[in-house]
Amino acid sequence: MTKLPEIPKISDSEWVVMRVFWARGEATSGEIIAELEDETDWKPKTIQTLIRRLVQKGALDFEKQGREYLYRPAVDEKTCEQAASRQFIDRVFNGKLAPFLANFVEQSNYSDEEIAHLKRILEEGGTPDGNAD
Amino acid sequence: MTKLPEIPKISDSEWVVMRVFWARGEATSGEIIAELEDETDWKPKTIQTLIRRLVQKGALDFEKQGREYLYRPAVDEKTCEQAASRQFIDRVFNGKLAPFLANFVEQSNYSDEEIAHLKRILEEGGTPDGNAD
DNA sequence: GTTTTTAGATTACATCTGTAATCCTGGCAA
DNA sequence: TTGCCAGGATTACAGATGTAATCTAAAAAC
Repeated sequence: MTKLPEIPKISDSEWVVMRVFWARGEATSGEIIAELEDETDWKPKTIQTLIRRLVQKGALDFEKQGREYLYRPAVDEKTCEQAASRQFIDRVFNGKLAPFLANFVEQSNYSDEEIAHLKRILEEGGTPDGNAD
Repeated sequence: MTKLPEIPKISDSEWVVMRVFWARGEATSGEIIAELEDETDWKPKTIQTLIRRLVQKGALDFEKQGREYLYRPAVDEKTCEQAASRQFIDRVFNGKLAPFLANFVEQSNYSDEEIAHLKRILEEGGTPDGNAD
């Protein structure tokens, strides 16, 4: 396969930014700033720095739109999530999902319905369907 | 509650070290070095630095044993794992376990038996029992 | 047109991380 | 007893990260 788009290492703060881009598909920095000033207490310049770094590391792409840029994700969301998940489970749980899951549900207090949904996910091997937490 | 042992933020490399300490209960730096030189390609001095940093951030404790120290975890393993898990799921999956799980099993190719084990974990709300991956 | 905004580029700056090497000192080997 | 070795302390040093401020040029507002 001719496919090595290189999954960039996205930092904590950068994840917050990327999730907005993935949700929107594309956006100007102004739009991202508007959205993130609600959910975070970052200054606009901080958000612009994060965007610029994401461009540098190849996670975002952009195209000139007049005097500003229209940015869009340059890497696939699911691919990044899977890479991050794998790394996390490796790091903290020695690669094993079971201890993670036991730990997490123990601290989470899910309803029967949510548990049922999670079980369905396991049965279906990852096919998304209903929604629960 | 009079309980704020402060969960220290443990870095990637430091997790590797902490897992050895948690598995052993206590150890000298020499023992840790011996064990980690097998699994990693870190130099002894690197491992000592990681141990020292873990002491500084309150993740390890120590007691003089003659001319060297006997170190032991100062924070609870499960507590750290849960904190790290929560932070990870928040960061990457917006706090939702379901998408993480769907994603992870999709990329993992578990056997029916392993899936059954994971389902049992969900049913039992996190009680550990058999072993699978 | 001139001024004001503001997006992007450049610069800042402390802390954390990864990855050690060097220095110092007390035991242990000879 | 004396040199050597190994733990711990100190120092190193570049790159990543969090969190911005300043500079510059062009567009928007008047």
